[in-house]
Amino acid sequence: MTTKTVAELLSQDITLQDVTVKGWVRTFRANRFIALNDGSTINNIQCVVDFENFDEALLKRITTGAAIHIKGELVESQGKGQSVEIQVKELEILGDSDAETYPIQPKKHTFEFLRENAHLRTRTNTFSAVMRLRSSLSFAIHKYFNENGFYYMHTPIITGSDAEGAGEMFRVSTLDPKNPPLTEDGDVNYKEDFFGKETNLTVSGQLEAETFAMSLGKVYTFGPTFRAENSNTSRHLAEFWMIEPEVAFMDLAGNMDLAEDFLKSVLGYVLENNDEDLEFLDKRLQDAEKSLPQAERSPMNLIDKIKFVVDNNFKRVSYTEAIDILRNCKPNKKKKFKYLIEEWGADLQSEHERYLVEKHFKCPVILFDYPANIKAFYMRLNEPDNEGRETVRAMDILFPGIGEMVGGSQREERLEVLKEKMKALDIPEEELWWYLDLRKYGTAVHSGFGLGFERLVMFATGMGNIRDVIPYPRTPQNAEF
RNA sequence: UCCUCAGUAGCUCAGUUGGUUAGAGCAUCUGACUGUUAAUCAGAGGGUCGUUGGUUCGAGCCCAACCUGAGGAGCCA
Repeated sequence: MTTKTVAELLSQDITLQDVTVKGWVRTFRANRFIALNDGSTINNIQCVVDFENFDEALLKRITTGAAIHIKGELVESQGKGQSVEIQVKELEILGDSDAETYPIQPKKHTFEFLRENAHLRTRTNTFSAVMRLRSSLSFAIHKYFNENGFYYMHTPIITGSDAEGAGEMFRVSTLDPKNPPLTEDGDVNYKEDFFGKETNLTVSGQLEAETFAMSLGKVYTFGPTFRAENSNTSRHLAEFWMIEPEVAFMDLAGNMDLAEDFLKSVLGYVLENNDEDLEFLDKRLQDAEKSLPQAERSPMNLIDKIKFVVDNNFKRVSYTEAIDILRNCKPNKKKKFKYLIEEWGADLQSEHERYLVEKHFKCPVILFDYPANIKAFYMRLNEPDNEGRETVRAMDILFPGIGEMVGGSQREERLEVLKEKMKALDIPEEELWWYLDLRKYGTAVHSGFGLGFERLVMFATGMGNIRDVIPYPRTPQNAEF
């Protein structure tokens, strides 16, 4: 008799057959009912023990968290909470769980407490559902790109260029920190380091992805990236996973189409394939919001919110239009914004993005054509407008509650323009000689975007803190596990 | 990094203008009960009040510094 998963047993309609199942005890009620979970589904299977027929010492060992092996008969349940249950014939304790010290009690815990017990938090309904959704979303991402003719590219994690311009980096070195070799000037001599130069953990695979786009056409990366920023927010991690497609011969409009289609596709996938987990998370969120004042509750529940994104077009607004809307909006005129919008050229703050997405448009918004001087060097420069203002072909996709979900651009393909930009920003050409080569030999229009995977998981699960959608979060002052 | 709030039993929290022996629910343990659904009933054990220093006859409570966490901001994905 092969062992079946709880998911298999619950999906089967065949009762009155002998089954065997292994899992962890969630609760043991009335010395008779074991709620057993093995991670295959959010649902538990109820295992009924006739305690009269079992040794009392054995029953004492059926504690929350214990791993057990059950053989019995799958029968229709006499109780109300479930349709089938297992009438237990044999019961073996595979691994005891000391009830006095096991931290996961059958009660509500705060997410902060569970974060400190991250190695056990996936024994809870919420975190097992979140991690199953995370897995499912990962698969949906690969599926989408695979079905659309993209190649999956592995960009290096250790990088020799520090000109990616996306934030502070973690240094990678094998030098003795107490006694590093020095140059004549007294600086650390990285020529003696493992790679013979300064190296860091990557902050983005984009530049390398561009090299593959300019040969393989359509590529994407999906891997870990690292930022040594001292960011202490519910939306930032020092180690996070990023998805970065890069496509040759595609302009900014095509880039927006791709990003929108991609998001709708992967969210549509989990709606179809993770309905039970989503329903659980939906209920969890509604319960959690019951304690909030009416004004702070979400206008839509989780599943409706995901459906809304899948079914509706994202609103596309140029930076210039957005500034007009913001300049004339109530909070700006009544000086409710912390940073008032006065001039074209101002960078948009979180409060402005939130207003546009959550108050004005009430749907995902794609902002494009940003002022050139607030964006990265590699973005394609537009012709100046009739007022002489310079913009670049950048786009950000803003989601309600999450903020920036996607950041992308058409890349500058003109060698001379790119060189000028780098010069203005003091980026040495020697550093990115290979990147410039792409513009020297067979240059072409190309575009791509970056999407923080954990932000997507947050949106799809309704979790409010990014530390709760990654197995072992790395944040300033925290690298436990 | 900045602003605000918090840290009291294993967990979630209460603790009055500073005053004797710091409380509750859940969890745990013991017993009872046994078709339960966060089972129920009775009883018991469980505390260096984040750390260090200070004020005071006396500090969980007041002051200072530090540590940790949360929310928001900045940076960004």
